[in-house]
Amino acid sequence: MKQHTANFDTKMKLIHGFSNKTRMQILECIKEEEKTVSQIIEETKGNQSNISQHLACLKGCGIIVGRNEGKYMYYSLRNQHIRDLLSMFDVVLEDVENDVACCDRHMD
Amino acid sequence: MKQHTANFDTKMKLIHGFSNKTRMQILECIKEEEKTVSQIIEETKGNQSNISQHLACLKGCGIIVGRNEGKYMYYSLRNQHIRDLLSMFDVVLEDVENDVACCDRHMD
DNA sequence: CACACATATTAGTAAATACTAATATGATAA
DNA sequence: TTATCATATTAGTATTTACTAATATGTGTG
Repeated sequence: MKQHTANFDTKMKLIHGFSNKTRMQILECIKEEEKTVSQIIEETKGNQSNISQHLACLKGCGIIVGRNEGKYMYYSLRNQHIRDLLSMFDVVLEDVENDVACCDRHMD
Repeated sequence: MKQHTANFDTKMKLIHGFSNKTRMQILECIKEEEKTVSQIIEETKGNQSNISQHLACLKGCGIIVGRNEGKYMYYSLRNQHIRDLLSMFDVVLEDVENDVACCDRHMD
């Protein structure tokens, strides 16, 4: 019952991986196929150092995996479950969308 | 093709809701049934102001809904999709778990 | 009405996270 | 073996986010 703690921290780490705009852009970029760091940088119009750090973060979170080939590093989603989770966000988004969009107003 | 942007921001807002330890504790606390703020504070051993702010955040993200009854506010998950998403985190966690747990070491 | 309770809001500060520029590493090719 | 390209790492700073204490609001009760 207190083994909960370790799992919980790992879960937070996992979720944290998804909670940044740049990281989500990277994930959407490699959702269908593996890409090299250069490709990711180009497609997301990101800064090399920044993208590299976010890739390290995503790898550390267990969301993506890297494959080395010569001087290139190919990154891809870890597995289908991750892909499913990404799709799930979109599903949940759909029924949340109308309400969330206007909730800055609700804040007052 | 550029309608993507608004959706994306909303998606980030949604995901952000899940990305904090206190907020996830709240969500697990009300996952099965609605609870009052006091109950949530007690069960999570949280600070009143802090919990209140996180509840506002979760509501703003479209993750939970509040129901007023007299002097009490009852909060619960917005719908089944949110519950599914929470379960999904656990599913993904399972196959990520072993690797992520030891990835502090991978960081070097 | 005055008081107690439940919750929300505000303001200030602390802590975590993201970003940038500079530099390092490691692989290939001339 | 030097030059170049791809990527990683580091250090410093900026930005965002979380937290706490104090105060406000709103509701029921004696």
